[in-house]
Order: sequence, then structure tokens, then C-alpha cells
Amino acid sequence: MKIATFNVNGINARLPRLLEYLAEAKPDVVCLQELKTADESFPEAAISDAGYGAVWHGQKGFNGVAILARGETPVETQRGLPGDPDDSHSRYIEAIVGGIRIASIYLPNGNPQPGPKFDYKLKWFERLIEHARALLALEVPVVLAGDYNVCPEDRDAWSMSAMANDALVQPDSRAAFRRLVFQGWTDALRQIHPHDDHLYSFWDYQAGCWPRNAGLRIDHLLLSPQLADRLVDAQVDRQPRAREKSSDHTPVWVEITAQH
DNA sequence: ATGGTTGAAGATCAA
Repeated sequence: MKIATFNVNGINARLPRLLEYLAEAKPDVVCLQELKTADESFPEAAISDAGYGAVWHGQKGFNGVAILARGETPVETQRGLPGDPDDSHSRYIEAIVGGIRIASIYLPNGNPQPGPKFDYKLKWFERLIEHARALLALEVPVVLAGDYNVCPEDRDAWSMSAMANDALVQPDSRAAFRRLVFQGWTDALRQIHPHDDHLYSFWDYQAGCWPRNAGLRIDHLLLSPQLADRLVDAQVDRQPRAREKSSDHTPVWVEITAQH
């Protein structure tokens, strides 16, 4: 079973690229982020025609997350991250596909820092950590997939000097990510590529970042122990990023064996 | 070199 995460940066602007990706890569599940559209403008028909069922949590203009599954509709288990009824951002949706509980996460960017956006990022992170703890307690296969807006280590950023003041590499951002992982999650991509120091999933549109491989690793798939045991492979799929009118992110995927 | 690009909304913000 192939499970991917893909920040599409506008699902309607990216629809041809997304459909192309579904047809070529044939993921069983794709977690999408940055839909940048309201629920009623989600391109449900086109995605259905491509053979995928979907659940989504949209928001006009910004944010928005979805989970697509080939040949079936994901069974939604959570919409919005618990812990703050006043949080109006659409950044979390969770559903079950093929016996696996799957979360699509769009963690706040947090720039500029310091400031209220960075504070929001860290508070949102605490709520994610609490919810992840509850998911681990279920002792079932879970994947937390999405755009975490965190480079876990220096080597996950193309240049630390260029990124020094960015929210994505701050010690507080990394400490929160570490506390999450150390609950017992496996960072699947890093697990498969322990020595790759140019393992990126995002390249800024500006300043020729893509052609000179000035990237960041910020899209992650975290596996519960029950799923980590079944991890076969994890890769960055660079092809979509090379195309015209691409997202600034590219898909990252894991291959999971059938339950034994 | 304090720039550069993109999407969605709407003449700016978020990334």
C-alpha cells in the first residue's frame, strides 16, 4: 500500500498536476495540504473521475487539507485538530483507509518569528502532540502525514545561514517535532535514507531554488510502531516538482506491506 | 543582492 503526502499549493490551480500525479504514481492514498479553497469548491467530480474517493476540510483562500483513496472513500474519524474550539484554521483531517488511520496535517508556517504567528505554530504543535499521544495509545497502525513546516535537523535545510531566522528551523520548532517523534513515531523517510544530506521535499519558487537544489525537508510521514513494522520503502518523488506550473512542494511516499 | 515567485482574493496577504 502506497501512501503519499503532497502540499499542492492550491488544489484548483494544481488540478492538472494532481490528476497527472494520480495517473502516473498511482498512490493508494494521498494526503493533500494547502487546498486554498472552500469546501464547496473542492474539485470532487474530477477526483472521483480519476478513481479516487475523498474527504476534505477546506477553507477559503488559505490552508485546507484532504485525504484521497483509490477506489474507496476514506472513513473520516476527525475533522480539525482537537484542543481549541476557537481555532478556525482548516489544518487537520483524519480518516481510516484499509485498516490504517491516516492524518493529513498542515502545521502552521510560523513566520515571521518571533511573533503571534510563531506563537500559534507552537501552540498548534502542542495540540498535535496531545492528539498524537491519544492515537499511539490505540496501538493500531497510524500515519501522521503532511507539511510540518519543520526541518528536523540542519542537514534538512539547504543552507542554515540563509534559514537562520526562519520559523522552520528554530530550536523551539525542532524541540516540538522531537518531542512528537520521541513519543514512539518513526520518521519514515529518514528511516529509509539515514545518510542522505540532500533529502528535500520543498523548493521555493524564488531565486532558482529548484534548479540549484536549494530545498528543505519539511513534509514528513510519521508511523506508529504497528505501521513502522510494515515499512518497506519511503521516497521523495521529484518528478512533479520539475513540471510547469508545479507546486513548490513535491510528493513524499511510503510503501507499507500487507498486514501479517 | 533585503531581491525573487506563486495562489487566491481582490488593489494585499500568506507562504
